[in-house]
Amino acid sequence: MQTPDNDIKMRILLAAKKLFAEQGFDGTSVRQICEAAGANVALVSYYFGGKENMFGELFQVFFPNDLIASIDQNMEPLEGVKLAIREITLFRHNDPELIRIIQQEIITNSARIQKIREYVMPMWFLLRRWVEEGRNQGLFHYRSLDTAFMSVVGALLFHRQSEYWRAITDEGEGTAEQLAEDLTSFILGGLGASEA
Amino acid sequence: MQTPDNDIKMRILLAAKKLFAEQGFDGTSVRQICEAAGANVALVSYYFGGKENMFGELFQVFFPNDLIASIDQNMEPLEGVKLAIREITLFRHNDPELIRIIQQEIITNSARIQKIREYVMPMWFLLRRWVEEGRNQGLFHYRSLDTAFMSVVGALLFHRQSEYWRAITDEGEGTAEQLAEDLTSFILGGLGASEA
DNA sequence: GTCTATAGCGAGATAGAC
DNA sequence: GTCTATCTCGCTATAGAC
Repeated sequence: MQTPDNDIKMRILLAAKKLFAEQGFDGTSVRQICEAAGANVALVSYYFGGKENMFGELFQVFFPNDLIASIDQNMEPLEGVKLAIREITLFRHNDPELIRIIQQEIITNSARIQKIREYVMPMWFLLRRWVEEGRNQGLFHYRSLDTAFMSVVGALLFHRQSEYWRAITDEGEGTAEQLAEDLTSFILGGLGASEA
Repeated sequence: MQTPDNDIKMRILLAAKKLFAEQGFDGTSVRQICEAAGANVALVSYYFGGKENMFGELFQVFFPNDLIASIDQNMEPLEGVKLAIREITLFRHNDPELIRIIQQEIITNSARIQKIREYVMPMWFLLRRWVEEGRNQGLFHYRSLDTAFMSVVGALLFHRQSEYWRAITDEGEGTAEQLAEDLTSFILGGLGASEA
């Protein structure tokens, strides 16, 4: 593996990530990706065996699989929730594109959903268990676990990454640390966390 | 206008709404829509003048434009936020498809984004102003308006409408009223609402 | 490894018959 | 209004030259 700029395979993956995030999988053609990457169309077949497989490779390469695998499953609920908020926020700050792709695939019932499940679901399971155990321990106060969990995920994933929100937001993104802090405050409030 | 079942134009729109929600605009072909609607492909051109225009018509017909226009702009912030949560939740409960379409178009920078803006943005402006004024009045407590607002929107829009979440939710949807109540509780908590 | 050329298909749109 | 037939285009994928 060479440096990203010299490695054509990596250049294709980076272009694909960018364009899938902006236009969706179906809205992006292999030709368009290769043009952006300065690569020949035939290389997608050569390196990945087609558009679908290239999509899967994005998660193999860019999703923080090691990080998730290394998380201590027995962490205290409050610490766990805070960790998840922080890690997801930092990850999005460094690589907003992958999160946008994940959102798109979740919202549609795409043919790629199985790939998304494979990589992303472990994180959701962890987060959900922390949200649940936090209530069991009397730390959080909410009625429906499903609704609480989905609201947390919504608040975490949905951000002003698209042009759409430009007309209605005015602060700029701020630092990732600040964002994580603000989100932690919102989500813990939403979960009815006992005052710290 | 006849009853939906007999009105071919309406049958096409209903099929389009369903399929766009499940597969995205680019992932759905006009042929597929017409097959689902039991209509001839040529009718999309005849009635709407093409696929893009048909998309716009969806919002003309199904988006609650009158409801939004009728909202009292000078409502108190707390009441306004509660109203928005309730109306959006009830709307999604009755017609989850349109919300899914809106999410998809927002997340990608699609060519349809201008249409989405035109119909949906007025609601966001109202909601954002209520969130802002609530803080001005000392009712809400958060640091960043942008982050608070986006978190509210995320919690409102992002729900288990897709297959993806089946493996990790177990309560079933419940009534719309219950859902609205739970969401209100989460969001007001997130906004740091003074205890009622 | 990288290219050109092309196969093969399915897309959106519409002319024109009924 | 609704249909069939067809146009034209762009898509993914790949065979085969280099």
